[in-house]
Amino acid sequence: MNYSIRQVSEKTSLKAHVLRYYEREGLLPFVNRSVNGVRRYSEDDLEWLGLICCLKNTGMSIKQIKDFVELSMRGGETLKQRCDMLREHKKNVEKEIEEMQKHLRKVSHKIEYFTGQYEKYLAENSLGADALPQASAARGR
Amino acid sequence: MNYSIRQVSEKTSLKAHVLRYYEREGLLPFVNRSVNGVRRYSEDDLEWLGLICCLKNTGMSIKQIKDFVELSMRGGETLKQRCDMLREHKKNVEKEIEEMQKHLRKVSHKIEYFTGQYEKYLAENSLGADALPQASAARGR
DNA sequence: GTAAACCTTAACGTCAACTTTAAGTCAATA
DNA sequence: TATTGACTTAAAGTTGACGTTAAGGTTTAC
Repeated sequence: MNYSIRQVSEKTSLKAHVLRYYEREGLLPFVNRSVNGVRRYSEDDLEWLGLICCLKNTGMSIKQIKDFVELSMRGGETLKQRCDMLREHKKNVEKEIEEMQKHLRKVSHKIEYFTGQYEKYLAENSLGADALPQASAARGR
Repeated sequence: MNYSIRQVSEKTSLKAHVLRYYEREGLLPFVNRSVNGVRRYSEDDLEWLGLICCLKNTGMSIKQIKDFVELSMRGGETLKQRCDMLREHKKNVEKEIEEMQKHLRKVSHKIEYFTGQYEKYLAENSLGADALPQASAARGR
């Protein structure tokens, strides 16, 4: 059983031209063709694409994925290197997530601050409607 | 007390040309200049820049930050809108982090799989060193 | 048998977020 | 006084990851 580029596009939600682009960039160097040069994707290809999407979705660049693919093409002797690469990638993503969460806490503080400012603004405007805000208040700081 | 672009660059770890770029894009529409047109950043500007970095670090685009800044310039009447915007942003980032963690679990599975493949490879090569890997094994699948 | 609906490649376009370059102003120093 | 170094602007270049278009080949429905 094999699939046309359209079918793979639907399965993976990657546009056909993106699949061709990935192939050109060396991410899929083993897709078979029919006599007329039409791409025919195997089940194996789909699984492989799954791993590629996995790496893409966690922010690995096309170039890095290409390096990974090239290692894979060299066979079992590169298995350790590939494991290391994935573990390194995982570590980086985890660190990135932690950073993100740290920054998000700061955003949360800002939200609290702005919410307080807003309540203050409401109180001021219900007490004295003609009170003009100061320059710094106008900026919402 | 105020700061030169170089000092701000050092404080924020944003390159001087990035600070100028942000200003051009409308992220800092209130930086004062000396008689000679040299930028002089105030403490307030630094704090403002802190918020901008906060939003940038959580993945908000320059354009969105600009929208936020424009709201801020319009004063207290936009405080609610700004609160909503920040809360929405926070929600999006939290969702993004969850997605990331989901994808990362898939990467973890792949690592386990590859680690298993590697152990298998080691066992095979210590038992019969002249055993050639099959095509699928060569790809590391 | 011909038009629609597929597929192919090559090459050029786009977008965000910088980055670099070129050309100039100004203050301090050798 | 001359030059060094930090600043200024406008404009062009870069990068990554696509997206779009042009020009054409093949298969299928009518």
